[in-house]
Amino acid sequence: MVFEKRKPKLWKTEEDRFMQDLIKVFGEKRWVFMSNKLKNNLGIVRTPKQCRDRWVNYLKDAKTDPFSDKEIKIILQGQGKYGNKWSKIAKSLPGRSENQVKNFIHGTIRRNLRRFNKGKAESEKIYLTSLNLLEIPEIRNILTTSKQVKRSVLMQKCLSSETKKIIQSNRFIKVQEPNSIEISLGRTSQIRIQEFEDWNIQEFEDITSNKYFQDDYIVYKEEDEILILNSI
DNA sequence: AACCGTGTCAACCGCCAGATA
DNA sequence: TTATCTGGCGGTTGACACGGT
Repeated sequence: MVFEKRKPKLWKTEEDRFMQDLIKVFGEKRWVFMSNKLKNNLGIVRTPKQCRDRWVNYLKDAKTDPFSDKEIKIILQGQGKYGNKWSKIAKSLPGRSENQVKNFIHGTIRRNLRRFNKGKAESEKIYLTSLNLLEIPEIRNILTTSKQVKRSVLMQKCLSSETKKIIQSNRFIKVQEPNSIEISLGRTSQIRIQEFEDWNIQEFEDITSNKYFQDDYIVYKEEDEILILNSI
């Protein structure tokens, strides 16, 4: 598999100011127009999509201080109520963008996953196959733990056998035939799985070990089924 | 001081639905 | 009716700062 590295191109103050001025006059819907103006007036190439992203994710809502306890509560309640509807949750937080809300949740989950998994045996670890896992109260409790809680607290926690059963049953991705993979997990996995199209599934059938690492994934082979997990 | 792991954030990307030609 | 365009949205990634060892 060959993935091209993408290189983020940071926005300059000059670009931001130019776009803010344009939006004041023409409103925040004409992204093709904005893109053309940037190119013609400043000689900078930004796609309409990039212009919109910059405005929506950064310029529109300018609050950059850390989330307050109250805001964190609103985000977590919102996630529980609406799921991963970040734009909807962000609407309840004046001055905050959907990107900020999304980054906060992903950062929190990532941090807690690492802390919880640290030093645990494979069978005890949580692998985030989908944010749907947050629907399991015990997992939700662990993965939304506040930053202030010491890492040792999470490291000492263990999952109940009931929860372990639930998440293990969710891990399976069944291989029907060489080029057809059926997934019953969340949207994330369905997208990511397309990256496996180039993989030679037969290759996994031949492996002697039942565990195999590739890029950010861990692949297990269990009888006639293959398990693919994100190894975040 | 150097290295490494972790956390944060801006930017990029792909999919989808609605609008428009 | 169909194809293409555009904007909205959510997931992912890369760069960088920071703290611990």
